[in-house]
Amino acid sequence: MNVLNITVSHKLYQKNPEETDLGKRILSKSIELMKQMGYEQLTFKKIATAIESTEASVYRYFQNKHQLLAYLINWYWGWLEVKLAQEFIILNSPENKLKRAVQLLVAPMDQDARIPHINEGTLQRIVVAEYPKIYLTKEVDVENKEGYFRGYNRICDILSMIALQINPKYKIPHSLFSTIISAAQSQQFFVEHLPRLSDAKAGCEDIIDFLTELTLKTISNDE
Amino acid sequence: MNVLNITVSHKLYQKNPEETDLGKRILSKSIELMKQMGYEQLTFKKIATAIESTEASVYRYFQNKHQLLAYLINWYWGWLEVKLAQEFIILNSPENKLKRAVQLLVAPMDQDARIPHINEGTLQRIVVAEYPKIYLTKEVDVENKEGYFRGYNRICDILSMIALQINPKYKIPHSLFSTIISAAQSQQFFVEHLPRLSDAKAGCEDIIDFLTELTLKTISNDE
DNA sequence: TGCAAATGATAGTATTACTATTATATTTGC
DNA sequence: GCAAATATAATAGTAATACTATCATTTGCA
Repeated sequence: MNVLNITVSHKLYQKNPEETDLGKRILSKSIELMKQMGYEQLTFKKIATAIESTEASVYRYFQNKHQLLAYLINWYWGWLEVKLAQEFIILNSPENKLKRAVQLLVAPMDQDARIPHINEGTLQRIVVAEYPKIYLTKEVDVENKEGYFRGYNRICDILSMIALQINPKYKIPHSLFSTIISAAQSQQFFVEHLPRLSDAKAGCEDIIDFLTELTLKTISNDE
Repeated sequence: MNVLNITVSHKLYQKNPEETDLGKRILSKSIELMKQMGYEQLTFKKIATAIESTEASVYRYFQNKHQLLAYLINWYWGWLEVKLAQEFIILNSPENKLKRAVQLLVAPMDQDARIPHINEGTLQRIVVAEYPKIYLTKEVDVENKEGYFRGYNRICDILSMIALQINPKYKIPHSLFSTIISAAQSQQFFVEHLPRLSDAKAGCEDIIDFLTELTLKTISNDE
């Protein structure tokens, strides 16, 4: 059983890109180009040219660039959820689960050979550099109803449940983990681009230690 | 001595908007319109029309919309720094200073009558909804050198110094406060738009309590 | 009065973000 | 193996955006 399929809400595409060869090429090249040039500079025209197809064909899969970004980011969270589930098979204590979750959020991702059209490592870099752009819009409330942020919500829920096993009295796990997950992204960005906003050295270890300590200290029920 | 002037890096404008009447009207109306329609929908044409001027005139003050946003956000941080300095006159313990800083970050802002062309409350809402957009770009490294993010850096530095008074051994105050400041913004957004990412109720009290506890618990040197 | 600076008025361009139409492959059912 | 449906390519076109350029007019001020 080698095939694994990350499913995202059908509101996140016009036509499912996972179902066709062209769709997969769009995904693959979008990831590559968005990493290279950033969200703002990317256009459907550039994607189309790069895969030797046409703008109109790309529009058949995604309504616009915003929907494409939302698709990719949700795919990332869906994939992270799968990874977490795999890891948790052999992890028994909630502390270890949270530690491993933080590592997965921050450490560079390996490519999964079963999904050749998605470069998970590159996708992770895109999430770091672009993720708030999917919700910081005037359409956030409508798109929330359509499931644009379900992936993020689910990861936040999962980690919250684990935290409650450590301390059932901790009242605000969702606030905590939305903060931790956001920080996992932004700290990676700060280390690379705005180093005065961080004390971490290059490499992910310092960030992992910071976030792990922040998490465990906050949910501990001492005092 | 009623006049107070928030100074931002001259790289953040073409021509200083604080020095002319037209410049102030641009600032005032930009804030109003950006709050209303959001960064993406705002154009210089709309600003120009609203103040009964022309697109070309707006371009004389700001190179583009991105620079305008960077100006406004830096103005906000500069103004927050002034507020902090004022408050710290009568606050003596570092704990109280940090608590008050968190309150200022999250609680709705009053309009300062000495600066009629800037609505600080509205500006604060803009920062909540738009702030990562100034650094999540491909130009971040160049713009960082030009001082686009100095306001944020300075607040982060100030809070870090205070934290070190509480616990001189705390090793990563910049990482902590860039996280806390980012969380102050994003939690406000989540409560309003993505409530599954938060446990806080409407109103700022829950967020303030969450951030205050997160801060103090993290820098305490127990264990 | 006269000069410089600021602003207004107008025009124009390249790019973007689409939409529409028609032609040509390709797959699928029968 | 053929018709029908579907997917894609090719092309064109539009409205809006993000500027740049030019020149006329107003305003402050020496």
